[in-house]
Amino acid sequence: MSQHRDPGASGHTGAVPALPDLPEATVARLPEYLRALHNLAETGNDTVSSEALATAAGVNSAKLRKDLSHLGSYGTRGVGYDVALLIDHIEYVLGLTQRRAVALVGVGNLGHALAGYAGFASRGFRIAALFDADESRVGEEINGLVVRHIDDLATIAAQEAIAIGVIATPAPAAQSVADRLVAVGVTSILNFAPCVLSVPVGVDVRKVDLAIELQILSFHEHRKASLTGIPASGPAAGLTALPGGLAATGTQEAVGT
Amino acid sequence: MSQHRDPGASGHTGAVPALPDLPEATVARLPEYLRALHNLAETGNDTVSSEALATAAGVNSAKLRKDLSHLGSYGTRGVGYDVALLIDHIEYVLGLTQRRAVALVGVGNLGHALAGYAGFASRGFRIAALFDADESRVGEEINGLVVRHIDDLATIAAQEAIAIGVIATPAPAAQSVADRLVAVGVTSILNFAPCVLSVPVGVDVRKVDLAIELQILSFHEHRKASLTGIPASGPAAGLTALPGGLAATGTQEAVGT
DNA sequence: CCGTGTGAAGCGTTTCACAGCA
DNA sequence: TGCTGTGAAACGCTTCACACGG
Repeated sequence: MSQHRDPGASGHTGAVPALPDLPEATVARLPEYLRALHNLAETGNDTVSSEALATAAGVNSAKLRKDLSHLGSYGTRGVGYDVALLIDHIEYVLGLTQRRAVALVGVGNLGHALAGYAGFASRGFRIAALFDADESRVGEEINGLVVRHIDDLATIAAQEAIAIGVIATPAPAAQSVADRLVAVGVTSILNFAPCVLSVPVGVDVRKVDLAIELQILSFHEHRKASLTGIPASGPAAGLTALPGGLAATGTQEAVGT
Repeated sequence: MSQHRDPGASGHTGAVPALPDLPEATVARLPEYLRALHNLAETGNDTVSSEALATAAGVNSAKLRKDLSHLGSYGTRGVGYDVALLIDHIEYVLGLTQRRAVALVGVGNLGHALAGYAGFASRGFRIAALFDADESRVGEEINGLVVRHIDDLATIAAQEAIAIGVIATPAPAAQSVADRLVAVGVTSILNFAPCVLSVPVGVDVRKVDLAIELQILSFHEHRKASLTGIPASGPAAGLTALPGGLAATGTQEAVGT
């Protein structure tokens, strides 16, 4: 029996849904499960075992079951999970039943690409406004949206009910942009600028730094190289000839905290 | 080359620059320390305390000291760390003393932006080749590099000594691209496609999924909303106005594993 | 009988508190 | 005296192993 929450999203007040406060590690994996579930649904599966879903999401099945159990999950022993039901439930928990409005600040090289990224729209978000501080960029139309000047942020934010701000400016401008976003009520920020942001408590910041990702890979390259320098007893040293067929999934680290 | 005692690491063969095998969490933070140190160096500091560096990198000082101690670090009690020395040391550990060649596959929306991203070049990497499967894109010049067909991967990889592959293709193409990269000897992959890659052991994959980052933020938005009781609120509701000037750093989660 | 759900053990990371050294 | 370096405690996450229910 598992009537726990109603994914109705009718958003009535009263007894506010006790959103379980999930372990951060679990939260970071739910979106991956969701993506895998959508794939399964598209290929006509209506139930899935923890084993199969775990494989599709790149984790082991014990971890997946523990994660889902935190949501008071809907599985059937001996059978598996109902795909459609689980999708609804995870989307509810992640707050994806409402399509949140995203403001993107900085339409330079990277920002331009983000503005055109279809994955945002297809996975629960709506890019509602684009901003830049550079007058020469203001007015430009990208993907059906006109770039506004950052000074118009307050006005637009109120109109569009911006829930999330994305910062894609150069590092020196990022803190100031963050301050402005916070000032207009934004409490979630995704930061692509290579710098640390200072924000009030209650505001969540996630950072994506592309160069850092490469540097982490570089470390492992460096280490692998220094190990193959020691011949003798290395297990599968140099990883030369691997089994031709489907190889096991190696080190696959995913972003998240 | 820096002479350093490696703590903990069992020195198999004595003379090899035995890289201490650092905790993954530490590895993921080193690049952030490095960035902060470069900023400090530029502003004329030649030493820095763990407290100051920690603040600049967005962590607490105990964590920073523990991280640096894993490298058998060079600090002076009562004084702090020598900025230039620490930069050299971290760059060495991360394997940034050689400028690694990166191959970027997929020059669509996102790939195009990555190809033009200055941060790669300025932080230790060289984009050495661009690839795409779409004939109509082959030949295009981006940032001084000509887009090659993916079938030329083997040839170019040998010429350029590609160390890292970046996948910026649509999801359905990603696994096949990963297989090709592995086939030509690439053992580090940064994957921007929203899918799980299967690779042989010994190959490192890091994944960056922009929609997932937003979905994680969405969860926290959802939860904050459910906690503040109800609805609403426009700007800055429930946000404690913080002490005038600099606000405390709130939840700042950084990408990494 | 099979696969979920879960207590409990195991492990890695963070935090604390202070010894040790310039 | 001030700040680094580090054992040890605390914490959270992962993995194991199996009871339980369809």
